[in-house]
Amino acid sequence: MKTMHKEHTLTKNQQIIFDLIDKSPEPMKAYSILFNVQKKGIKAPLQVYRALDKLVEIGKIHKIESRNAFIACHNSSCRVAKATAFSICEICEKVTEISSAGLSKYLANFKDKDGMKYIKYNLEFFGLCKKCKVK
Amino acid sequence: MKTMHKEHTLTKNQQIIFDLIDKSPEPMKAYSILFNVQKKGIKAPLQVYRALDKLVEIGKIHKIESRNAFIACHNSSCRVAKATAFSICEICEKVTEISSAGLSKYLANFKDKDGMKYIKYNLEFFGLCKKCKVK
DNA sequence: ATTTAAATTGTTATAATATAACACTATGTA
DNA sequence: TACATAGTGTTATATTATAACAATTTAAAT
Repeated sequence: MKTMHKEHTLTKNQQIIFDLIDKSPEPMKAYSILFNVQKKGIKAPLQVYRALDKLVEIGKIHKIESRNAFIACHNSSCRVAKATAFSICEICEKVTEISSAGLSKYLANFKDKDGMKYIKYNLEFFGLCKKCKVK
Repeated sequence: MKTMHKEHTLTKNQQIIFDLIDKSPEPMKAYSILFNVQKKGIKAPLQVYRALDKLVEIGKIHKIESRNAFIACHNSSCRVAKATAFSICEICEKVTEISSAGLSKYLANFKDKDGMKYIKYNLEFFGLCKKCKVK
């Protein structure tokens, strides 16, 4: 019998919602997701939020807290949503997941004055993306 | 005539709401603020949200995005809410503003691959505070 | 002092985001 | 099989936030 870590098998609702978010070029909001999956039989907000909660928990998607929106994880090393960093353009709202070894190392090792050690963080950078900067 | 930067004079509503948040030992949510200031004549959500927006804009308070809650700024160098970092206990929900010169320097200088330079960031660390860790 | 622009206020209504509660079903494992 | 755990479907409701508009206050500039 194998002792490998089991890859998380998504349930039907989770898969439908993950696929939608994963295909989206921008973060999606819960009720926009709901609207888009109603034809597939997902009719109620709770069905969406439950799937989102699980997908966040297992690290397949991340929540952009300042925007109440969800984005698929494109950081392959990111098994659990414990260390996330994003850049957000304040004009076009483009959101990109940052994967910088230096940054994650720095933050993972950061200790505050009380010596409190953190198990998780979320960082959101705001600025102007290249396109919006030149306009 | 003086050329000093003008201290932002708060309006009545802004002052009432700032005082409340400033006295609170924990972050306050908008509708809890509303409930607490109704006896002072602030009756509607919009009055609260408008004051909150302004207070955030001028850096007197910060929004804890993951909690939809507001906390007074205790970082005296923080004139504008452009660079914020918090620690959040996942059990007792205690929130503390982190003021670490090293951290803010590191983040202020962080550039991503595209060379995008950020004008603002918000960082939320999650973990267990001292009290909750020993329980 | 008077005018003007900008910011703030008060108000009603409504939009957008998220969870409670409960009965039922599927799945994995002992 | 039986038991526990996780997921589903559903209705109702709670929580967070903004739209729109008229009135008022404030700051500053004539």
